[in-house]
Amino acid sequence: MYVPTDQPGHLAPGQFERIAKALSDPRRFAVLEKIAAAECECPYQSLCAHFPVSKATISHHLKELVQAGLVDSERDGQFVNARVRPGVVEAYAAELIRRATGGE
Amino acid sequence: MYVPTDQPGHLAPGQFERIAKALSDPRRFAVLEKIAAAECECPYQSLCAHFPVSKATISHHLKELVQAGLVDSERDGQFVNARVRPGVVEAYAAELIRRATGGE
DNA sequence: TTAGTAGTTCGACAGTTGTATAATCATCTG
DNA sequence: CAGATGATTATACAACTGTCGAACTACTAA
Repeated sequence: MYVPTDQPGHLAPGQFERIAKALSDPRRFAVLEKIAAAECECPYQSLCAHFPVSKATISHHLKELVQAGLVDSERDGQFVNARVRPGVVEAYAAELIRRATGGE
Repeated sequence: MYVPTDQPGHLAPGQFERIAKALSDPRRFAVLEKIAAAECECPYQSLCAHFPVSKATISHHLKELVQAGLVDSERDGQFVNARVRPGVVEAYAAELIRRATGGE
């Protein structure tokens, strides 16, 4: 699975569109927010416990977030932990302002 | 048509989700970018001329951008001009960083 | 008022997407 | 190994959405 690198301040080609898509679904954004709210790591199971959707749906959303580069997902034995990549969020926000305000 | 107010740094309830949706379609974002690239005002006609889609589609995208509060649309006789609201873009970016990075 | 241009709204359709269930893979433990 | 638990993938489907052509509204000019 392709995951863009975390070069600070720079997004890979096509990543900007991918992030915008990933952020557009309210539930998926809520998942991202929940991951961000966790200190350091967020277990997959706590996500499943927190949202009234199936495990498969959480897994799907997590995959989208990872593919967009917004989240890092790491296996720890049986378990999976997720972590936000703040640099990517900030790079997206910066590029959004630059492109959507005419670069003022 | 409801259009959120432009209180600097603050988004109306539900506006965050609406903006995320509005930004998620590549074509619609390209329209926003084109409006932003124009100096001061962007005529509706130049949007129609610039994108290989029908007038109806441009009108639809413009409506979504206006409803999200990202763009201001103003009639000038027969014509319509669009203008980006930079404060809204910046407020969205700021709230995105705050909510998606745990408020670090 | 009539004709013409600019822009919006309507109705429909194809493609996308969030969701669930079931099957599968991965990992741990006895 | 077998069994159990955690997570992903496969398949299917209902809902949503970007798009268009056509009908309609808004404005201008003759």
